[in-house]
Amino acid sequence: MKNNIKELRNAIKLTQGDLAERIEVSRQTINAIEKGKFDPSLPTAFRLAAVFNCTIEELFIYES
Amino acid sequence: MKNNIKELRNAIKLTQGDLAERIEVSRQTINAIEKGKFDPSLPTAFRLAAVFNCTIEELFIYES
DNA sequence: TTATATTGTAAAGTTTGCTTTACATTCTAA
DNA sequence: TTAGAATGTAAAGCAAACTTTACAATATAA
Repeated sequence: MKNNIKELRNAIKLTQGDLAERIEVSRQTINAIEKGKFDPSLPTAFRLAAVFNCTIEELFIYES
Repeated sequence: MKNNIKELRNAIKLTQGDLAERIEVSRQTINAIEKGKFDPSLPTAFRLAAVFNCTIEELFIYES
């Protein structure tokens, strides 16, 4: 699953570390999600969408 | 995290087994999600929303 | 009432999301 | 150009999502 986190994060000038702190995950988790190494859990996806003030559907691109 | 799966599933007259087949998870997984035993993965949440023709935000109620 | 469908639940095992620690690489500003 | 900030990545370990098998409980229909 792809996502727009890196772009949106840069748009509001947050580092991976900042974002990690905000949603209470590790910096490595943010890095891994941005790089597509794994998908976030549903709660983590909700918190990410909240930071960027968008929907989960806007943030993640699901491909069956 | 709570959800409206059971209601929406009954509304379109699907059994837990039917729904499980449709999104390619086990029946026990559907049961566990409906009963709130655990949250689905993000891909599973996307597939569920697709079945009910709604958004993830409409299907799941996130409480911080 | 009885058969059958549906739902609930349990145990054991696999995979994946996430952590911590640690270090290497790439930016960016002085 | 060099220091420090930001990012990338790896390994070991834990917890949660999900599987299969199996059986018990509850609906529903004949």
